[in-house]
Amino acid sequence: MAKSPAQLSRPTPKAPSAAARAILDVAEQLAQTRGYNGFSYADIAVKLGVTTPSLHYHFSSKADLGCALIERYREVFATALAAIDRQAVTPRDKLKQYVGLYDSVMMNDRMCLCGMLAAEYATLPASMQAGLQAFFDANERWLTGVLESGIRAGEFLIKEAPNARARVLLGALEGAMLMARSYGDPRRFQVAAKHVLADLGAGLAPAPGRAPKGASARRVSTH
Amino acid sequence: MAKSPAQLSRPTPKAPSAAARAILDVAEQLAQTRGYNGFSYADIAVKLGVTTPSLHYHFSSKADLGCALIERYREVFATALAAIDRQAVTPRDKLKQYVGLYDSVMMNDRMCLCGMLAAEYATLPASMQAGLQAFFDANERWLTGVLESGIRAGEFLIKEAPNARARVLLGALEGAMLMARSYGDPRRFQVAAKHVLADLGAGLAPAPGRAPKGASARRVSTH
DNA sequence: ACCAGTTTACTTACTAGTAAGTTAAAATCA
DNA sequence: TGATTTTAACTTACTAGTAAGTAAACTGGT
Repeated sequence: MAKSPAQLSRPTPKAPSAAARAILDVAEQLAQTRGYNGFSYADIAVKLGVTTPSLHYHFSSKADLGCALIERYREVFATALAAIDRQAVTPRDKLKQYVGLYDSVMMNDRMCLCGMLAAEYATLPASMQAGLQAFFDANERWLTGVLESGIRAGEFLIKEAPNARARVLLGALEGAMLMARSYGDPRRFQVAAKHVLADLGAGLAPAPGRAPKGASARRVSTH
Repeated sequence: MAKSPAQLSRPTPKAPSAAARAILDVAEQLAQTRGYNGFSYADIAVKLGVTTPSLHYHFSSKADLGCALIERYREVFATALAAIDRQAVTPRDKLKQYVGLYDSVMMNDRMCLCGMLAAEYATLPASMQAGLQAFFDANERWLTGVLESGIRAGEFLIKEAPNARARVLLGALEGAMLMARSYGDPRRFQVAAKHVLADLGAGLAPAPGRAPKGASARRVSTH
């Protein structure tokens, strides 16, 4: 009955097995709807029809699971942003598809994982706090780049620094999701997002006059 | 995930005693920094140097306490908005003071109570969910009114309906708080808020040309 | 002697996490 | 090849700690 003083916790293998992926899927859904403090290992176990120690086998601590959650979310997002960079023609199209990313999250009755965790920031393990900032930083950098090229192309008309505008944009989208969820109405997000994007270009309307060639391009459309 | 044993709870007296107010103060601080699921009766009791059953005497359940928290927050906010309506001259001044309200919350290292609770929405008791929406509705109504009179005065230049813009505004401010807190930097909020306000009037700069008489009025200052 | 406000002492339920044993399949070897 | 050893992926059974909430006894003021 003695307890091992330095139990070397399994470092949670880099390549996630199918079981680990299933756990992450359920945990992600719970975290995005209820928050990190709003679910337990028991909740995940029940949904998967397994026991909680089985979860501990794959993710030795909840902090461990939380970090993996953020990590994967960030990777998926990075991949999506790279896809947008490849597909979309104009900066405005890129932003529209970026908003589409969030919109599909909303349509799944979820909140952005990191927006959710941001609210719980003060209660999170340090390792998760760091991951959160990394996610936001990556988004901010990508948005800043899109805004800069949009300004150069004469597509956007903003007064402040692109970097500052990127932060406003990100915050406004996260906030819009937060509010929309409190009313159980994803359309609130869609409307808000439309206006937030419109603020970027008093210069040009969505698809009018001297819009470039492939103007009103394809949508992301995940609903 | 808790359960509800349907115990007939004491209705929690309408007129809050000094003790009840002290409990609300501590609970509010905890809720605004850690969230509703991020604190317990024990946390409050320790901070006040009393025992948890003493808290139950004043607020028979945590849901009860949560409702009282929202209720009081809404009242304080309503009073502050009425004060702004009395003090501020122009709609733009009103909005600046409105932002000042949030700013003082930020400077106290807190998040807006209802923004915080909005993230936890799915885990909240129904009574609290209703209170939350009432808070947001009240803010939306007030903002809509200010925007409408600002438009009439030629101070704001917005394309969408004032009501829709009010929602965008509220969401953007809540989101900006959320993000700023993840970086432990209230200035992020201040900068974002400035830009969000600037979006309302490409028409007029902060205090230039034909600005009315008592332009840059007094602040609210709650810190 | 009453009573608001409090305490002590407790219950029930859930939390993350651990220890040790089980099974099925893959890897290793004679 | 077949026997055996490993190992991944669990399970059952438990720990220590914390959650909200309750009952009943106590305390000080009027």
